[in-house]
Amino acid sequence: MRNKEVANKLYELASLAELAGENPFKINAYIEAARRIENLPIPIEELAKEGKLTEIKGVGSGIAKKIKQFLETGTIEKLEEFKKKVPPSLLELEKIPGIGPKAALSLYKHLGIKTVEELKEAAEKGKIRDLPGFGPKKEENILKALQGMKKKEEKRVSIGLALPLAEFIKDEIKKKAPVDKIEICGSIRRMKETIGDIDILVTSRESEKVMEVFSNLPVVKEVLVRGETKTSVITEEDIQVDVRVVEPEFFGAAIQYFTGSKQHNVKLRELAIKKGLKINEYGIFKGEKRMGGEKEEDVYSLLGLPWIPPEMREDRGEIEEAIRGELPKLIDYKDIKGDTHVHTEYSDGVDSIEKMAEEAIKMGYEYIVISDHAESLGVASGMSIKKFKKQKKEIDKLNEKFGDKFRIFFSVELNILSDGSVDFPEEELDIFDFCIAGIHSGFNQSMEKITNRIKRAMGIKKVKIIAHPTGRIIGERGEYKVDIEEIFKEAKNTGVFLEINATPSRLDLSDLNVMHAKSLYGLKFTIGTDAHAAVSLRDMRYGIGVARRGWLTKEDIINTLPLKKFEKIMKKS
DNA sequence: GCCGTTTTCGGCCCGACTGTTTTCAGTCG
Ligand SMILES: Nc1nc2c(ncn2[C@H]2C[C@H](O)[C@@H](COP(=O)(O)OP(=O)(O)OP(=O)(O)O)O2)c(=O)[nH]1
Ligand SMILES: [Mg+2]
Ligand SMILES: [Mg+2]
Ligand SMILES: [Zn+2]
Repeated sequence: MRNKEVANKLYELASLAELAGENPFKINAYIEAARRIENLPIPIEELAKEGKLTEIKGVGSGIAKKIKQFLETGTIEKLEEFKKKVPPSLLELEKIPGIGPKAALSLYKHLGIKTVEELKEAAEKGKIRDLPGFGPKKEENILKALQGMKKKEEKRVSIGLALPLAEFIKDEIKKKAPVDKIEICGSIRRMKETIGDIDILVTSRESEKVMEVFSNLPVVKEVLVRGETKTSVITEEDIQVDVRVVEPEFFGAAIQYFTGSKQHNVKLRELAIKKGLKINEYGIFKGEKRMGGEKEEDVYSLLGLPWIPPEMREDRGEIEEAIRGELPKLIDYKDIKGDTHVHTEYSDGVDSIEKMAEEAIKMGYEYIVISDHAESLGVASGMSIKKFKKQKKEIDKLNEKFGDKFRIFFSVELNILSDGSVDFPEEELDIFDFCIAGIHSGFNQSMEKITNRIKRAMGIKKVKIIAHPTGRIIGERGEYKVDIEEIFKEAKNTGVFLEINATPSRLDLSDLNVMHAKSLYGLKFTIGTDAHAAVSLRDMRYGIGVARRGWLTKEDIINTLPLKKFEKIMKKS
């Protein structure tokens, strides 16, 4: 599947076109096409072969030709032309805050600056300030940025890091400033797996005081911009935080705006125009008249749409579905009845079985699946059958104690070994209620090998769940080479469930994975936290976020089932 | 460069902040 590759090429084309001063709408068309291709569930090569490229939204004859060119020759003529016109290294300059395509080009045209090093030298010599459109302030800002190595590099962080920090900052502001309402917005509210920055909306009649408090929070390392309604800072953790303050009556329109995504907002605003309306962060207007905007729902209802859940707001077709009145009823954060992937101190977890169970009960669960590592995973204190038997005794005892109020399922996280076998022979697996299997070694094998390993494991009777099917660790390593399409097919054939691993550094399967697996194969999934400590059971929300972003309903997730039904399905042979 | 269920041409979201400017362009959200 070369979709990502093609999309990146189009993004590159867009950046260079922008630098070269192309028509902004054309640039937007490149970006829009790239975005659509990224979201595509099927390989673009196949569409190209069948001459169906223009069936992709945002791809017309011009871009289709470029895609074909790229697939056949590895590059695009137009892109090479741009590269001759403007040095691609200028894109590096755009990573400095405050420098965009216009400034980068001007630096090149007037001073011949092509690289960050050359820029630094020129700034130090005071050459920048005399350029048209530049001045002493801009020169100083460039120098400051370069000295602090401050770059707007795509340094996205895991939502597992960003969400708790956002909650902390929100509480701090709430405690110290005259706040009416305060909400976390942006990609965090949409539960995206990685977060570019933290966005917080505040309603207050005293924006000056709110900004003063926010700018002076102890976590704030530096204030980037400070205005009456918008302030941006960098925290000690080097994460940007944007705070937007509006008066209380604008809350609805403002939270709609600040939640995004950008593409969703643009689509919505275009729809408004077609209906003779205008949307901004202050409301939805007909001429001068404000028709609504106190509540978020207003913005949608005045367009004749139902409220769209934030996790769906990615312009992946949700507005069209809303127009048709066919939005799915997403799984709710309260629908989960149990956690299907949990470790204890028996292997590499830190808490006891009982402690994990008690925490699960606190969360309102009816059951939990204990799935410690099997012996081949030495680094994670993988266990022998003998040790599992001992663990079973403890679980039996606890189950007796809990009675019918709560159930601990006895499972194991088997390792899918290099040849596709697992730690124990099949007959030994009968002690478990059911088994989970996952790849923890041999990541570098060929796609065919890895795919076959997983398929073989799926053929084992007791195996009911494949853990973290793609093996990616966000920000660390990509997916191992696996034909995920094949795995989806096999899951459909065998009835084995694929996991949404809710550990924030995994989130595997991903939102797009499950969206495609459901729409193409009708698959259902389990959500498991892979918790190694009681507190990590709370990671469930990230897994549910993935499911919601993948448009899944309660019925698509097995562990929304009450205990008896869950048991019946998982123990079915 | 793409799009259209009244358009195949004329639109393509809209506003805040900064630094430059003397009325606004560029950058960013
Ligand atoms: N209408 C409109 N809204 C925008 C635009 N850019 C950003 N927004 C809104 C929607 C975004 O979700 C919100 C916050 O902007 P961010 O740049 O922080 O983006 P977001 O949080 O979605 O993603 P991120 O993870 O931070 O990269 O502001 C824009 O160009 N037009
Ligand atoms: Mg953001
Ligand atoms: Mg932001
Ligand atoms: Zn695990």
